Amino acid sequence: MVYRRTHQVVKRLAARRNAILNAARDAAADGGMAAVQIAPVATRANVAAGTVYRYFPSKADLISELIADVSRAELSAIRRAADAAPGPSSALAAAVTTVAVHVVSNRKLAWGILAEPVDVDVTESRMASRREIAAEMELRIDAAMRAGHLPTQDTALAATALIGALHESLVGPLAPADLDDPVKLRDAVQTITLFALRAVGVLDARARGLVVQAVMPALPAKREMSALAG
Amino acid sequence: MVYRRTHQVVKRLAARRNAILNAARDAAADGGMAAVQIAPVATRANVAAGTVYRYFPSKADLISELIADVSRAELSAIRRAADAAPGPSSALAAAVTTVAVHVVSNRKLAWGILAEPVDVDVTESRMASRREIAAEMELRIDAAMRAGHLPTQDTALAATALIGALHESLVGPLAPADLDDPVKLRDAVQTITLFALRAVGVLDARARGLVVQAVMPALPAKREMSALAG
DNA sequence: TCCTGTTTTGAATTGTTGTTCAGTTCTTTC
DNA sequence: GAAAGAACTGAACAACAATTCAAAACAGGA
Repeated sequence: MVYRRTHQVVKRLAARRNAILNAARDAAADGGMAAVQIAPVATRANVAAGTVYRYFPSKADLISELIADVSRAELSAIRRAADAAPGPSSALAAAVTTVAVHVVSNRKLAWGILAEPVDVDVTESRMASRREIAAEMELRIDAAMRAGHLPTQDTALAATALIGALHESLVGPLAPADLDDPVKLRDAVQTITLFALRAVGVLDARARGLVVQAVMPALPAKREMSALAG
Repeated sequence: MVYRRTHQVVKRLAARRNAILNAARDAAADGGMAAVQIAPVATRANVAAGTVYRYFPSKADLISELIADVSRAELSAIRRAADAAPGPSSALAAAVTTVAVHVVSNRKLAWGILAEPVDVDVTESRMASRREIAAEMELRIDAAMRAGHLPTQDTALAATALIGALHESLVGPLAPADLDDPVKLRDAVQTITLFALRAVGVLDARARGLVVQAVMPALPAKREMSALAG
């Protein structure tokens, strides 16, 4: 064997794989999942179509990894926000707000990851993604419930319903169209967080306070909003 | 012109059109939207593939009409249930319960109509469908709000979020798998109705009462459940 | 430099379904 | 029963994008 993968090559391969995934993500953020086609993604990543297949067995695998990637980031953001909160109710509020801010900040990508029709089967990976996020939410609901801040309830169903409410109202086809305006975005995030907290049984008065605490740190200052939206 | 459409023929044409639509609906209820392909649908309707195109310009139109049809039925069921309720809060509870019962009773079809990926563009008709149902929900929320039973809120966002919560928790990929069991189904409907009412700001104690009132008449007796599920 | 094995290329292939259309069958009227 | 028009048939077509693969370019070691 006169050829061995040197460290340099390994790094280049990893970088290329990453470039392809990023190209896929950019394509999805730009034009939705419909725009994630092998040829265009390859072009974006500066490789030929065939090369994509040396890194991903099929388009389904590519998109599945894309979904997993985005979900991973989402999940860690939720955990970070919730863990930083002073108590279980605050943590729940922070988790909800985090999801809300994330999805409104990149609606096209979120819609693509969550629900947009794709020509290959990505049910598995979408389910896994949803399941992870739902599990985290459930954990937070459960914690608040055990702390006596919420009435006894089916936490699994509640978590799923919460996520559905967030997605449908913020990235679904009926979502308000004016969420690019930071003020409207802030209002929407507040409204939906309040809605979510009430839904699991936080009393309205208390919920309003939690919303203020959760939304303030979650939303960056105005000047940063546009960067975040891009 | 030695040929004119006689009444009999008009009726036969209408019947055939209907047969095709029904075949499409059956296919969707059986195997989801993926199963709604021209050739299989034609077979189910006892016509040739080409014939479908004498009734529907394209597959997109066929599916759009299917969606519109199902939504129409859904909407009128919601109105009927809500109008029969004694007051605005009860009406809202009835509306929520109606949606819940309908979607769990035929999950595959509901999923197909609402969110399952389709290879043709049916965004418009799905949006229209969602919009109509959301508008009706909004109306009911608004009525309860004006009656002083709910806190002031963004009714449009609340309506959308409610629908999202219902769909995701009952027909989404994370929906509980055991909803064929009538008892579990009843529990799920109760839970989600309670969740929804709390979300818009009905106090927990009052909400529980409304749930009982709404769920009792909405769910048929046990012996009828299986028929309803088919 | 040359040999060996790896990676890349991109044009050709493949597979899948919606859609078309020339020929056939059916309906109505005289 | 024959003519005229409408409706139906189903095999052929078209379009589109994922996937393949033979040839070319490249990287490592002697």
